[in-house]
Amino acid sequence: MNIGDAAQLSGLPAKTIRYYEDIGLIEPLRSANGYRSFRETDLHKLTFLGRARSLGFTIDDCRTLLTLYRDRARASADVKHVAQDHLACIDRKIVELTEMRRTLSHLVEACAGDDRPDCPILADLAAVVPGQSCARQSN
Amino acid sequence: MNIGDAAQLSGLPAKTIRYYEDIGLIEPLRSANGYRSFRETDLHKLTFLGRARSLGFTIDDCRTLLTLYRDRARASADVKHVAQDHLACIDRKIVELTEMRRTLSHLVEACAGDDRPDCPILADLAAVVPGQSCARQSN
DNA sequence: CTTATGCTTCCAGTCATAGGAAGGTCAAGC
DNA sequence: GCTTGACCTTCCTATGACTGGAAGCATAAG
Repeated sequence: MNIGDAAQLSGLPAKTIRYYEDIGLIEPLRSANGYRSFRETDLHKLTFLGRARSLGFTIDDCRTLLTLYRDRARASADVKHVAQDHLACIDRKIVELTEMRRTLSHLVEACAGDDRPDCPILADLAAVVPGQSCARQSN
Repeated sequence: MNIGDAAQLSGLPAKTIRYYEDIGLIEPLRSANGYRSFRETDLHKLTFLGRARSLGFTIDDCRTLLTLYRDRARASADVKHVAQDHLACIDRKIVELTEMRRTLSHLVEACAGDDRPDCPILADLAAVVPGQSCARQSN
């Protein structure tokens, strides 16, 4: 199976698949003509990766999960641990975004949104908040 | 005022401040020795930027907001528009994350988390979902 | 005079790809 | 046999928003 089919079936762009090979997540065979040749197991891994990425796992998480997946003697506790860590991370992000949303929606509501030059949004953004040293984001 | 003080007062790393000058968000003066010299207005802008960034506005949003901020004849409607767009974007992210959280927490709950090799998390990640062509994320 | 801190510029790296150029391969149609 | 077009290859560059580090001045304290 060539990369095009693998892309179609896994739902990942060909570019991404090549990248995943580059960083050692998959190791497809090569045909005589130099084309990548994907086996069932490769496709399986790609689908796994696509799903894990769409759930927000980092590439590094994926590497760990793939190793655990291949390891028949793994403990499910290990996997659960990775997943729980990620869940906690998601929760933090949700809290952060909700906080952001609340602040911003207050500002939007307070803004008349007409032609007058006064704007509470800008006024607030410009206000020097005294103790905001930990307001920075991890992004 | 040198960059160190500006960093301290604005809460932004010096590196970030230099970067902001690089991309034209601020234009501090220069002392005779070549050091950047920050005025009140520069500090004001930096604080503005730090606050806007921590609310999740992109650098491009910040550029727009700074322009609107300097322009005394601006319409608050313009600002409101930028803010509302961003609010919608935040809402989308929250929905996405909540969805993710729900799926993942189901998986975590279903996982025994012991020494047995069976793990529903891995099983689900490996499962080929039939019509998942739009599962990919914008990141 | 030394030491230490602070400032400068410039170059490279991060993450997870995406875009595109230059060129080889393959199947179909004429 | 030849052309066309789709598909594949590698390699290089760009993204966003910084961060890290090296090499080299400037300045203050002891």
